[in-house]
Amino acid sequence: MSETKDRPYHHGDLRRALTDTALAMLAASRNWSFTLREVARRTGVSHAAPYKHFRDREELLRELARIGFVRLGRVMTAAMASDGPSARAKFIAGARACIDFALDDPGLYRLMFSGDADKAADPRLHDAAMETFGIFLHLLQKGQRDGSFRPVATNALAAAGWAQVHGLAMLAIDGQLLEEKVGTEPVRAALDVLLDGMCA
Amino acid sequence: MSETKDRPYHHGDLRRALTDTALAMLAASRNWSFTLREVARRTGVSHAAPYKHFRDREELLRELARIGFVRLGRVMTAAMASDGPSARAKFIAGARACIDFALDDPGLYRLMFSGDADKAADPRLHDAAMETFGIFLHLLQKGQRDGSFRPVATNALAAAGWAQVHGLAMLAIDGQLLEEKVGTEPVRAALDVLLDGMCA
DNA sequence: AATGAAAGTTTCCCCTGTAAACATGGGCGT
DNA sequence: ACGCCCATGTTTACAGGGGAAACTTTCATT
Repeated sequence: MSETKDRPYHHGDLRRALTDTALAMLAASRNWSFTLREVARRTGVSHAAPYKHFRDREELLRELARIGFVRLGRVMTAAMASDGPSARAKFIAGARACIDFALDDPGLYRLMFSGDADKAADPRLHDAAMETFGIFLHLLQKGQRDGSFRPVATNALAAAGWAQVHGLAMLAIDGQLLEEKVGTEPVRAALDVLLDGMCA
Repeated sequence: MSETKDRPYHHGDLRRALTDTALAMLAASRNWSFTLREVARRTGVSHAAPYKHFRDREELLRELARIGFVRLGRVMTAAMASDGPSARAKFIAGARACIDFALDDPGLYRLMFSGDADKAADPRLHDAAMETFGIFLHLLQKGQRDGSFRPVATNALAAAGWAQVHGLAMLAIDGQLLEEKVGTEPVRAALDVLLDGMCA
């Protein structure tokens, strides 16, 4: 963002600077059509410089998505840790954090789940996504052990929970939860419905 | 797809031909990067011809998404109608139909919920999406009236149900429901969890 | 038959992704 | 200290896409 003008020929950490710029641009404009050249321009380097750090445009996109998953994992973990001890409360806190994350940076969230960020093409991205997913899984496992959640297959709980949260986030981004008369707290209401099925 | 070679100067229904071609290409290749020019080529017209029928590339994309919602509505309605009388069974049938639709044509499904298909930019698209959503809403309303579903706010049920189905569809497309050890029937299992919370 | 709008085509411009060739300069072996 | 290598930049070049503008062909209408 803020570079000294007398930047030396070698940037120092251009890779990081590029991802920072890209993330900032992604966050700044809803529905941004990503162009590598614009990222390079705003970072203050030539349009070919990024190719020294990313094989192609998609590799940068995948890196952005990976960072997104790491960030999401952090905010979810933080939210779940700081909330009360009840597993149900933790789940709601984590879900809220995820949905808030999506609403706060729709471009990044969309990217994370778009075809452009192909998880099969980059193990690091795949792992980051799985690790974030794992946060939910661990909560559900612990909740099952202490009897908070029903003892059905943990994977069923995880799939249901993750799908619910992700689905709500996508619908929220699309504005489909607000404009139409969907109660005052559609997210909370929907989560309660699911939790009634999950809780013992 | 199959045109007579001596196609007259005026195509007759180029608009339809373009959408057909585009839909076919979308279905044919997972993760296709959409280009108007390629659609025009495969349709056998000049690359500028589409502009006589669509203001720009995005208008065509929105039309494709609209058609997608109409189709989705049809398969869901069909699935729900042909299944048993139980509201719960109907819900599962509809959800399955939606997820199968997504798996059958991931490109189209992704497009329908991507930022490229901006529902705020086209009332017809918006209405089509809302109408498909309404299918679920109606089922839930009826199910509440006959006591199948709990008498919580209908909108809460609808948001929960729609989010769940959509989330599962997205995860399924991403392959996140199959590769990791998520039971044999993750979809059914997840829906059952939700339905346990929805049903009376 | 004349004509004007609708629906195609050609041509043009600018932008993007990406490859190749060239430039710079910091760190290493000697 | 010197020189050289290589990572990391830059410039240049090219193909392909989106979209505007101007031209052309039909068809329907009078």
